Amino acid sequence: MNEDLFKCLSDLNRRRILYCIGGQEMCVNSISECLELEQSLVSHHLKELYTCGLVTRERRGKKNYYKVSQKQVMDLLENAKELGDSLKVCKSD
Amino acid sequence: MNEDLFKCLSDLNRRRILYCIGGQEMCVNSISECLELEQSLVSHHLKELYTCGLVTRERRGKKNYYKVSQKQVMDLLENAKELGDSLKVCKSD
DNA sequence: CGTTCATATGAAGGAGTATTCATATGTTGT
DNA sequence: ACAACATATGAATACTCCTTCATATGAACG
Repeated sequence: MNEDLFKCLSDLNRRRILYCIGGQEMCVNSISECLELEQSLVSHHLKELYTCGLVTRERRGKKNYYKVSQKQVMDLLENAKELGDSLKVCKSD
Repeated sequence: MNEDLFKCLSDLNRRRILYCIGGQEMCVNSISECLELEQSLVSHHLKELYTCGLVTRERRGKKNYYKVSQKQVMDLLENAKELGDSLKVCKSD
């Protein structure tokens, strides 16, 4: 279990999970359905995201609710996306 | 060879290379010496950075000069670093 | 043209990581 | 206490990636 931010964000499914959660609060099941990923896979990934501090967790009843820990997390994803696009465009010149 | 930005940045040596180059322009040898990494390793990494568009390359004489393609690349690294620190701090609360 | 310097490339080994499956843990309601 | 639900965990497999070594390519220069 690593804590490297970039390593954690380098996995597409983990980024999809973050995007899926976005500003809300979601339980494992919902994420799993939303992304059509196995429950246990989502759980594994959430654990890594949690270890990195990218998401927080709160138990209410049977469910575990996850949310993105800081706005800056989504900002970073957004910045990276823009940069990525910009790099692609530059290469096609 | 992948083009995923996060994957590319997830490797520590590649990030070290980017930091090493910074605002300047550097040839493979200098980077290799500066970071104490094998020439061929640096070359492999530079290739990936190049594939992702994170660095540009210019041949002058025998040497290949690399530089970071956009200021935003270093900005992203900086943002990620800050976020990483912030996440660590929050966890120790 | 052959040698030297600078870098690139390919293959191979090894380390690390994602995914799946089976099962365990924990919670609620009866 | 038991059943049903929600999630977590561990082990095993498969896959990807980093690194190294050996060698190839390309440029300058005598």
